[in-house]
Amino acid sequence: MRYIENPYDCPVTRAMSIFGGKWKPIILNCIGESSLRFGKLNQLMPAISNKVLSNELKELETLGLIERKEFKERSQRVEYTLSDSGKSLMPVLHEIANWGNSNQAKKIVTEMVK
Amino acid sequence: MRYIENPYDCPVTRAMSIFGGKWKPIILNCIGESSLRFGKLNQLMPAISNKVLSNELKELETLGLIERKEFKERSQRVEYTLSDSGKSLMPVLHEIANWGNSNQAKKIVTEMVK
DNA sequence: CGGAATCCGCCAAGATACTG
DNA sequence: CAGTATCTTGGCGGATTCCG
Repeated sequence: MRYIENPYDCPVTRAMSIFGGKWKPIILNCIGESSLRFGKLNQLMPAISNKVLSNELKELETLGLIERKEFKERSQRVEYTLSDSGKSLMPVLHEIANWGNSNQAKKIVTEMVK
Repeated sequence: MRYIENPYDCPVTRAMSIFGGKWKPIILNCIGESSLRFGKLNQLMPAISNKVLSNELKELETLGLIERKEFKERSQRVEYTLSDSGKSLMPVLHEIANWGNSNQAKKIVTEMVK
């Protein structure tokens, strides 16, 4: 290993630069196998502003991790699902969520919050 | 699910707030099963400034994910290893690195860089 | 309903220089 | 060698308002 020349030679850097950040993993995990509307996502997730959610969704779409489907009805309706690329992330997200549910993680967080 | 009241009720939020961020996963993955000195870490990792590396290591130690051992010799020597908590993260890190090595990830990154 | 457009504060992160 | 000490800055993220 020697990633100095190009940071992206590091697999973890590569992965985290794609789905890392404060909101992306949460969004991806929330969508999961289902198909969610903008408003529904907003409800399911920890507090996130419209703008940020909107931006993140756009980025995720550009990255090819999610797909946006717009239904032309009287009241505008949009649904987000994981693309195949996005689905390939599910094992990773599960592993993360799984660890997040461990007592280890819970204990550390309660210490952090103090 | 409804994490609005308390964000930390979301397992992914919990996990990422612990080992997420730009550098923490990379550092943890670099250390892995081995025992690394400060300078060695600096070499192995993508370019990171002294200050940031120092800060991150301190935080990781506070979180209880790594252990710092100082050897009193003529030239000062410090080694960092994963604690048991830190080791419990290895499957997660492996999954992340693994995905980072996938063609999916590599392709996305090359698109991003453009 | 699902955003877009502004405006803005703040702090993570970097550059650089220095030290026990 | 393994860090501090300072100073500086980009851009992430939030609040609010407006729109088709």
